[in-house]
Amino acid sequence: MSNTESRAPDFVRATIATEIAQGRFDGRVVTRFPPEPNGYLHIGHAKALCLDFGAAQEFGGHCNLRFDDTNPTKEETEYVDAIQDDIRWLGYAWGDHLYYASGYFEQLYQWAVQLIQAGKAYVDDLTPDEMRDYRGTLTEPGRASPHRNRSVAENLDLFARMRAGEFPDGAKTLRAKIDMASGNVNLRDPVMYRIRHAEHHRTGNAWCIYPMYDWAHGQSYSIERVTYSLCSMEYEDHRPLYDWYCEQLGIFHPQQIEFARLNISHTVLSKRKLLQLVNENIVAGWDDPRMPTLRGLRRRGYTPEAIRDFIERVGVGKTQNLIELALLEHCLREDLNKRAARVMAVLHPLKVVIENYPADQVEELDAVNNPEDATMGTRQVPFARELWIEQDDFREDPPKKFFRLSPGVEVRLRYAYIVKCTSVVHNERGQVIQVNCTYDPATRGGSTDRKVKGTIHWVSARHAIPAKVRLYDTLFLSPKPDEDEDWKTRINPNSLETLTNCFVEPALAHAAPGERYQFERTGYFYVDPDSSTDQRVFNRTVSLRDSWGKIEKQEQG
RNA sequence: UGGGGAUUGGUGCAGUGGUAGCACACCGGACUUUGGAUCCGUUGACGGAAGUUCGAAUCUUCCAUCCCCAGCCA
Repeated sequence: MSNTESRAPDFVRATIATEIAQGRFDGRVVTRFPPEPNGYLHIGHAKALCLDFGAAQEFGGHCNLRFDDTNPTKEETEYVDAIQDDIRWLGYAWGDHLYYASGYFEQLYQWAVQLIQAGKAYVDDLTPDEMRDYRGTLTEPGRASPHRNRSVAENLDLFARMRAGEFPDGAKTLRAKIDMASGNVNLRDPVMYRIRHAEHHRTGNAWCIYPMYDWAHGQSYSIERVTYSLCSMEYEDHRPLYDWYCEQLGIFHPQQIEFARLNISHTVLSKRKLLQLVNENIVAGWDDPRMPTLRGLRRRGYTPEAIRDFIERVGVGKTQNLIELALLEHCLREDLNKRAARVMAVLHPLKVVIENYPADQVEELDAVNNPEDATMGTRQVPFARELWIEQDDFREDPPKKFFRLSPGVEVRLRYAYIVKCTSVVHNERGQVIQVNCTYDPATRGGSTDRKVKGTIHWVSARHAIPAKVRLYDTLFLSPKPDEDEDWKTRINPNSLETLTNCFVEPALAHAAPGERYQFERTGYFYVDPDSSTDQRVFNRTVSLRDSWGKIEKQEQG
């Protein structure tokens, strides 16, 4: 934590600090987070969330949560609720400052009338195709609509009738009269209102004309007295438009500061693509643990603390970026290492029989719950003659540097005894199905003077609890799926592997959904909401760093 | 051939005229009853060219490359 605290402030915070010190906005700092309720929040939003809420907090101000619900055809209450839930989970609160752009519809309408009266806005009859044509291109100026010079009286009349519902969808628009030749296309008479005879999730059927985002945006800040509007780079081109609206209206306007949005390797973060993954059943839903949504990450077992730490480390800049997934995983492991209770679980079981251990004997052995945190105490783990160990922990013909169990070799069973492999049982296909060992009673608890290179985990077969384990990997094989010709071509066919034949130690009998554990030597696991006392389900949040896997890879060339 | 933004090691972020630093990744080592954690260490960067200056990643000019913008989406 100390390294992040001493870190230089990002340019956004530095700018705010400077301006506030100079007395701008009388020292007030009010930010806002303005989601459109048409989808779920993802980790990209977390960056904005942490900046908006974080900066406000640090400067003694507050952050408004405002839903930009200006398009009734796409928005739903379901999303409004989910978004609030996700923000709370991430650890932020907006107090009484919950707003909706739809709450400003009447004021916005009055301001539109004001612009018409000032000769700064007009009702247009162009079809979408015609409007595109008149708009020109990036290199050629646009042309004036034939309706651009309607009289104020006619515009007032037409606009009132638009509101009254006299025209069908798309028949007319209200446009700002700015500059059809501007190099900034946003200034070529942008649409302010469109006709949509659609029911709005909050205003119902009160309106049939709805403001465009650009028209609602800046003025909403003005109403809320927001001082800093922190948004992504793509809105830099829109800033002159927001400024124009506020200037024409003569109302307060905030300082907009743009920053680069977050990109992470091996994933996609566009609402459109995420929606597609859900709709095409490539994932099981918005909360599928492979999704980069906050709900998905939550179900995967991520902690809010890890996500916030990640966002802090990523920093804030204006350059296009691609953060390596490894950084996110590092933050996760660091957090989980401190808080997750250790436990033993065997994912791919292989039977071990301790030949010289009495068949009816059971010993309760002491095990540490978290070597990083003594206050988490100890527990007892039952040991008996027949055990399960990990298939990977035994090799009949061990490669170099393999420190685990193999014929004639000694290994430590964690917290139990030193055992030596004496023989192996094969099935008719030659596969190892059982390993026989002898144990050294003098090494109870695992202590010994001999040098034993390997320590492996185990579960007593008689006491083991069956479990289902879901192993997750990245959804995409390519680090930059967005750059692939078709972004879906590099989907990872093995992003989910479900193991149904796993055994966990009895301490997990009462593992409750939402709990996190470290399965020693394997990884961190989250008890899925699907889990019950009849069927335990664990999601692998992230694996432990695996230096043996790395060595093995190198040896194989 | 329009407007806007960007360019520091593999990936990010600092550094705003005076020996280029941090994190992650990588590689190597120490330690270890998790091949985990922890600790130590090694590689490795200022897009290019001119100019200003005693001195430039920082200032100037030109060039190159990348990203965004032509929804009645946000």
